[in-house]
Amino acid sequence: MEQEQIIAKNFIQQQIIDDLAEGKNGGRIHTRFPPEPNGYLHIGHAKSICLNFGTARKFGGLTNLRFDDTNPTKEETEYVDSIMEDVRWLGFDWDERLFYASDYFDKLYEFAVKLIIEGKAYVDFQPQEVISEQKGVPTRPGIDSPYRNSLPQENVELFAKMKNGFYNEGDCVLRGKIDMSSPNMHMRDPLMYRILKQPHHRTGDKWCIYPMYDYAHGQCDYWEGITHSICTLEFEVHRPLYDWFIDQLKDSDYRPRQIEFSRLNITYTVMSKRRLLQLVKENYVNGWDDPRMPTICGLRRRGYTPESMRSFSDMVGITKVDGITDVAVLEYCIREDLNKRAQRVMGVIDPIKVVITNYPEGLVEELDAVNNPEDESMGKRKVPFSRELYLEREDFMENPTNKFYRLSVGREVRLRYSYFIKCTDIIRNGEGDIIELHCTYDPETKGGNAPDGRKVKATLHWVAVAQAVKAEVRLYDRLFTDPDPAGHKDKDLLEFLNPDSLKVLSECYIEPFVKNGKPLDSFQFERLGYFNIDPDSTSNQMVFNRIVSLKDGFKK
RNA sequence: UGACCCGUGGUGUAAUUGGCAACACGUCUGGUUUUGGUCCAGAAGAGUCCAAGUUCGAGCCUUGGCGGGUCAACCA
Repeated sequence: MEQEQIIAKNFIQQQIIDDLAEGKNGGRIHTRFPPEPNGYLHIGHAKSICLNFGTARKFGGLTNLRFDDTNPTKEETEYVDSIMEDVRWLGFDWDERLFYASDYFDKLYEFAVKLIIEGKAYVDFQPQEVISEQKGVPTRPGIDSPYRNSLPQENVELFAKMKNGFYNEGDCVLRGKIDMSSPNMHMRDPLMYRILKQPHHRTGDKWCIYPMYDYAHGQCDYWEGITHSICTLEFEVHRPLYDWFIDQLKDSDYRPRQIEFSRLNITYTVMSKRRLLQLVKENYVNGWDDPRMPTICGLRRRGYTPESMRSFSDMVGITKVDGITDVAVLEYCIREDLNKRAQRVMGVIDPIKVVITNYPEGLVEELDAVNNPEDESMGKRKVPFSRELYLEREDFMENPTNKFYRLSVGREVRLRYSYFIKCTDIIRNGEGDIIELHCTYDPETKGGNAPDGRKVKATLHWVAVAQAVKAEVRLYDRLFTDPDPAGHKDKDLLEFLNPDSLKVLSECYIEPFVKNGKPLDSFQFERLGYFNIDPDSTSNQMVFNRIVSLKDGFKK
């Protein structure tokens, strides 16, 4: 297939097509996904994963997984493991191309020495506040450090002493010698190395100086042969510095190129590691994998599938526009996926007991039910029916409004896959609350159709009392009540926390079929929504999460 | 009040070299239906931030505004 015939889906792909047309980098396409292992991945990372792996795949290129582990104070192996799990779960593979920025510590050191010798870097012994002060502000140029013009030979020795642990944290740093009057703050003699006497999760105590992001990232890209280094918009102003280091390093026509796109935002949630960490640490949620979290592990536990996350990623697209995507798009993606694949089952989450007074006591019929009307190959199952049932409390209304066409006294409805029933009596307790309904059934309507052709307006789900599995069901709502909780400069996002984001229903009854399920298996509870089995589930206490409700066309 | 980036229906994105602003989500109708789901048919909703300019013709090009974002961590 000719490259020219590939249609760009976004500006990055267009850029790649142009680069290919110009014959850049020998026609290679190589991307990388470079997380810092300092937390769990969220759906914004999923977008980046899909972008990097998906784009490379489209153009016959490769993608590396690289852990950007240049700050030992924040990074842990636990995070490395979870990130690899999440990338694989999403359906992508880096094959043998697993790298760490720490793999390059030696080369980065050598390159720094070279820059020092060339008079392009120097050791600065001023305190942090002074360096910061000298950098100035964006609207005014900075001033030179007194160490700026010290001799390269001295600096080589000083840098070696830094490396050998002669100095303490904060005593000195290595800075690039670029342009103290640049309008771009990142070019005002940026820090390349700082002293951190901290063990590193991979290099242990071999190093006590660590490269800064800006000094490490482009070089790692270069050494890995990355052609397109895709990152988010906030790195845009870093690009001149990225290019500056590459200019000092490159020795051929090959050069990696940084391209920025806008990060993902979704309504009614937050998408920054810092804020997510706060929610976890301060116990507003139950951990990183709380089903309300936009983390990949949270969404996975919630019941989102890799397919749904990938199609979501496709739908939101790639641009440089700062926006906020309606969470309804995400919900659409999981409904669309599960509608095709989810096993149907009946479950009553807010039960009211119903007695079919003219149905024989002790009789249990096994009725046929379709497993998935969207997929005949999924076959059928048997559902037990008997005299005592649970129905959804919401499906009965004592004084029905004219838009309500479910059950009420004197009205006939169909019980899915079984019989037509008619409500005859309401049973109340001492306080007058409705505790039970009495109905009669029409034996002629077995299977759900009346021989005389009469119709009913509603079909309700139900379960048989004796055979039902009692379960806990957790209902989730959006974490915040504001569409853009982090978007108010004057208000803290905690003010918008939704107090009802989790509702636990402990007395729910599900048809026995679900007993065969394993954690994370998902079902459609007919008429209610999609649910999956939570890992908290045990053999005597099943626990379900509501992934998402069904679209509800009922207008009250 | 420095530099850089971004402004297209409610939301997210499209629109070969300038050529009738398209798609998806959402919303609303109607049809089908043993899930008020799915599916099918249809509708409303922007004239592309504003203003000038170039042009037969501008969402695309030019200039100037306006609005939003990013940058002044020994974080990434």
